[in-house]
Amino acid sequence: MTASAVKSRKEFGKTLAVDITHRLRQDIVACRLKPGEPLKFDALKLAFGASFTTLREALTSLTADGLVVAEEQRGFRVAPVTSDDLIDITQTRILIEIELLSRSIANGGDDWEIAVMSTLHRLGRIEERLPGNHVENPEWQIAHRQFHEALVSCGRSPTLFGIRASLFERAERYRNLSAMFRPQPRDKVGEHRAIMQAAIARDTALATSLIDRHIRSTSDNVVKYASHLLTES
Amino acid sequence: MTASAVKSRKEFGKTLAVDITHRLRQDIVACRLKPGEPLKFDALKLAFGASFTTLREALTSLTADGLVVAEEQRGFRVAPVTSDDLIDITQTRILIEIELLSRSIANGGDDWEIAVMSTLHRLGRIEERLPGNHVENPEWQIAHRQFHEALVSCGRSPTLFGIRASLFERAERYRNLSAMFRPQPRDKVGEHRAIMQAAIARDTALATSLIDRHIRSTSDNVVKYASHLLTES
DNA sequence: GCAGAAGATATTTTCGAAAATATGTCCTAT
DNA sequence: ATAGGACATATTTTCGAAAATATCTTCTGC
Repeated sequence: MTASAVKSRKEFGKTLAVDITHRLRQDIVACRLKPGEPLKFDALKLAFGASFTTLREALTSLTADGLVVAEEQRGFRVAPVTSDDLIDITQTRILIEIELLSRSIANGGDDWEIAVMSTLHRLGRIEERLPGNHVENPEWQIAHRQFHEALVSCGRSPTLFGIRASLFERAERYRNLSAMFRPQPRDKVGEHRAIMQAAIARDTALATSLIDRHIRSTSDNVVKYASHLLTES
Repeated sequence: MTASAVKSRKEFGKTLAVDITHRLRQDIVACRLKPGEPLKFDALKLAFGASFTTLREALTSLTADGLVVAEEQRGFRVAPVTSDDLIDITQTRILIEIELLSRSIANGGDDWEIAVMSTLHRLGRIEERLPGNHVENPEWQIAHRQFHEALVSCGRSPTLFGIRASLFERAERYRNLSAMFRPQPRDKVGEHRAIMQAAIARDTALATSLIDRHIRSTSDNVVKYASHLLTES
């Protein structure tokens, strides 16, 4: 159990339970808490400095997100990683992302175009500034996420946004899992620019097919370099 | 607060918290707990006979399901019903249902065809036996749900199944809301048979377009007879 | 030697009290 | 009269102890 130690309280939310939910979530996504690892209350109490009840509430939230699994009367574990799960997440992400991108292209106005272009521009600047492996850099990760969020931002569906965010986190955990074994990240600069151009040009068919390939190739990369970490065939 | 009184414990799950989650969920879906109603711990304690902590865990689960909303430091409320929300749920359901049905048609074998036909047959028998308004009858509701589940049962995506189940419940709450004001249910017998036939015939385009209309018309019916109950335009 | 019971230990689950926070009421100053 | 502050009340949130359950260990009978 090498979780994030007791930081300043109430960093994310007003209540302690919400705060701990976020910190636990980050620890799981970053694989500081390993897939399949049992989450025992004694250890969590020590690591997070909260009581049974508060931790239980946090774990219940994360169970709904698919990052934690609960076996009744037998406690909680970090959700295991399997190739079936990765495939399922990837296919579902593609479905949702294509839908939201299509709607965004249909709905988006000037502000949307500006948001897409400027988030991509920022991403490019960061890539110029940073050497080789940006993927591990938090600044790059944030800018990358913001670009993809800008693309779908006019999807007009709170439900789909919620699903998308949850799937994104689950996928990110797999990405972090393979990061340690990945030699060099493939160059995504061209991919991102192509997606942006297709979106701005309102070429829905092209934009969605590029997004499809973009997500799929990320997933393939995980399988390629982390397959030995995935249980089940 | 006219919630389901203290029934036999542990009806649904091994732990009390899971049990109460299910009972609260049913009360909310059935609109025995009204949309927007504050969920105060004192009242819930009385109605469900559980402690703060246990109730809090249940409410946290339901918040993730979109049936309860939480305002930090200000407690929980039953999620409000709005026409925007209904539209969002409906469109998302159609997206997910079409995807799962397409996959089922592609993957389903003999067992799937048999399951689809037999669940529809059972539904027909129940409709023959019952007079006029079957929609309120629990037996019909179960058979109806099982038919639609059979249709998508070979979708091979735990993630999509989870999303589907959650959306189904949220939609069912809206349906129950309009049930009290609906004169007579439109005849769905023909619709169901047509969907079954298209599915068995592996006509994906037809089957998905029928499902699309099926879900959409149910939603339209809610708007028609319960619009005065929905806040927000 | 081994299956199964009985007891001991570890862990989760539930509870009700205490702390923290929000809400409502009353009073005062302008 | 009314805005703002101070107190009182209502409600949520958090805690650690107690109860319930599971897991491990040991012992007995065959």
